[in-house]
Amino acid sequence: MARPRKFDEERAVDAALEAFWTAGYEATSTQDLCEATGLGRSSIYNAFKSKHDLFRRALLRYMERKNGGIDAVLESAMPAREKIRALLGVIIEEEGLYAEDGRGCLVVNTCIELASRDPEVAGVLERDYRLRFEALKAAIESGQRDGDIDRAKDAGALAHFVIAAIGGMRVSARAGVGRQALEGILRTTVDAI
Amino acid sequence: MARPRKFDEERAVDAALEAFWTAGYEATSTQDLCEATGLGRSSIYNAFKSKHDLFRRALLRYMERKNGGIDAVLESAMPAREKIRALLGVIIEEEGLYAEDGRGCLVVNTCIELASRDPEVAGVLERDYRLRFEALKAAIESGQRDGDIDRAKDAGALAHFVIAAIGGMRVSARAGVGRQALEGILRTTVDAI
DNA sequence: TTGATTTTGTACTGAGCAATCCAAAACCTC
DNA sequence: GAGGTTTTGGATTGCTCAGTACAAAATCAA
Repeated sequence: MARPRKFDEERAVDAALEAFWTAGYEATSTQDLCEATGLGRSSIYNAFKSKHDLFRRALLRYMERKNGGIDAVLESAMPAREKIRALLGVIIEEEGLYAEDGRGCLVVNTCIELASRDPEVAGVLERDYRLRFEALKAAIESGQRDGDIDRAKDAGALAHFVIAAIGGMRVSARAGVGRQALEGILRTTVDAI
Repeated sequence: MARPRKFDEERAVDAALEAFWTAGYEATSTQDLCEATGLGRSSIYNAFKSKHDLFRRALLRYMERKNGGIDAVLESAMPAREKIRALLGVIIEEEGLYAEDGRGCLVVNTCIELASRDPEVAGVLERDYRLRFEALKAAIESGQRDGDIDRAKDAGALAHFVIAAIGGMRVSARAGVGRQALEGILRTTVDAI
């Protein structure tokens, strides 16, 4: 019927994700997106409604990927406390590289950069938070049934606490806190559960 | 000798701070700064080297103000644990208003928006972190001497932990977490000390 | 009052921005 | 192939950006 598309839309979203992740939403120009994806402006605007729409797609893709990794840990056979230790450990691995390339977590970055002035993005972030919260809460409740975590504690409160600890470690890493201190935060956090 | 300045430089920095705090560095245009300060472009560029320089001044001013408040709490007569509870409580008061005006904390916002690509700002943020860390650590050590906080714990690690909790609560608030959940995070954090 | 000096308002610069337009190219069905 | 349809590249639009140029205004010392 018509001329077929020469590129894979999903690959384009992946490439755009890399660009947005590295520089943030505002600081990534449509020109940057052309270079990152290898596409012309027309192709991008033909496939996606706007820079904002492409960002939304890239953010969703990031969440999909990252939550996949989180779920893999949470659904593993480890004791609940070890699962959480592993999740926090990943943050240190990622954030410990700040001095070199360091782009942090796109979700945290977007919470700060966009959430307050972009209701659509804020909605995506809220939904993603809820997903992570429920998964973490379920893992904690499972740990409580196993006796790995104190049953008297509120699993929901602990889940919020762990998510906050992750965000806090990411912010602190950007403020220049080093690996050793991050590991101290990890230990204190796990001990609190 | 010459025509005197018609405005107070410090008031201009304060006004610029409000603008940067509300919209962030990139999203605040020099035009916005003119409107916020009530000055013409020439006056701004005559008094400050650049938008970046004005931002640095505004950021320093914000830190000065905020750290004043923190120090007031830390130097009060409360037990150490209560001091920390009070500090975290302030975050909830500030972040609880996100739905309405919500601009969060300029330091956290700047850590995420600028630290990774602006070495000068990163340096300012690191210095500020160190200041807050030392003040908090001293308060915790004092609490340990009073018997309010377990002496076996590492005061430095606890200080890093509390700062991370603050950053994490701010990020979570932006992800849509409500007041009740934030209060749960506060309780869990204080219990961990 | 004069002259040196600084501040201020206005207009401007060149660059970069997101997004659009349009015609040529590419493909599928018939 | 031909006709219909979509993709693609390149030029372009209108706008906003940070920063500058310049002359008029304001002040003070003399």
